[in-house]
Amino acid sequence: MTVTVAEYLGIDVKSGKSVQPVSGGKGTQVPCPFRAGSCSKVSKGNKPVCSVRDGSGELWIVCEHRLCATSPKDAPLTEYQSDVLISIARTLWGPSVEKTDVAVRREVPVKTEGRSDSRADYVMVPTSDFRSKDKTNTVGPVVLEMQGGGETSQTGALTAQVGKWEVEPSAATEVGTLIKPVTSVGTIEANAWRRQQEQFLYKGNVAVNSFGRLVFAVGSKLYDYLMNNLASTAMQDLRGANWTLALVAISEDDQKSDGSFSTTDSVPLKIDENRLLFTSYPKFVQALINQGGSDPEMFRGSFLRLDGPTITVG
DNA sequence: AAGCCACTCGTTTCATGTGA
DNA sequence: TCACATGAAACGAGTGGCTT
Repeated sequence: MTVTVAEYLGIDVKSGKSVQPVSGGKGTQVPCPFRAGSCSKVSKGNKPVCSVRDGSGELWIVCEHRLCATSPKDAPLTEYQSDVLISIARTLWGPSVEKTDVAVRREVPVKTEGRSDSRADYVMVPTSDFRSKDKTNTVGPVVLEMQGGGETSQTGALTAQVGKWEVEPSAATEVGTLIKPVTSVGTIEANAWRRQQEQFLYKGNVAVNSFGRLVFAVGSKLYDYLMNNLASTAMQDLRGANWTLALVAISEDDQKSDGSFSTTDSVPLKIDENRLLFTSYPKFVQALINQGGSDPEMFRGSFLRLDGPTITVG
């Protein structure tokens, strides 16, 4: 298992642009290229790696702010962020949607019973502009959760290699060590997905009960991971109709096509038209529950009785 | 076949940022 | 000050290949 660094502080390391190593320990403030705020990895004393590539070259976002940050609270949306959001809005509501047609709130409290509120990344609504322009569009407000990727295993090994590159005299001109594959490091889809499942079970319920819909924008590797886990269940495609849950994959766009979003030197991303799922929330929940088939043998065969002997249960 | 080792995967714990 | 979200890192178990 191997990964390579894809972006260092927002620079695509293969773009040929010079990559400036960041110096300074914990507390150092450098701007994040994707949001109006500073790089939280650098301020924590970590390496500013925004994304990596797995052995097959597929992008895996490793920074929570890379795809579309929801903080700082009072910061304006960057152009990059509004580009991401308009792309999602067009996927949901149609290609004619403009930026004046869409409004968002960030870190929106989701009322839950029996526990303190959790927060949804975004709530996205059509503005009056859009509703008067497209009276036939029946798709309303959505709760939008964003998860570009997650973490890697063996983070320390990756950190060590980036750290080695940063102090090389040639670092400012050569990305050699920086882009060297790091063996023994892998992407951990399961962790990202496990954490999302528990959230979306109640957030989805609140969204649906509030006449809204739930949208998950996920990185392509995450999308593939969860579709594999749900493969046995045929889910009908309700695009353009009465869907209440959408999965929208975001993948790399080498072609830099019209719909792609990026900052000046970052890896361009786009909505992956081949990885979209529009279904109903209850059906999706059912598909999650159905993970794992039946196994009657589980309750038959050799057992250990509590007073010692091995017995056979039939 | 048994033991050893490297590697991977998933879990747990810890730390930090953030906002209520 | 508290709780949530989530990344970092350590930990533990399973697996498969290699050697003896």
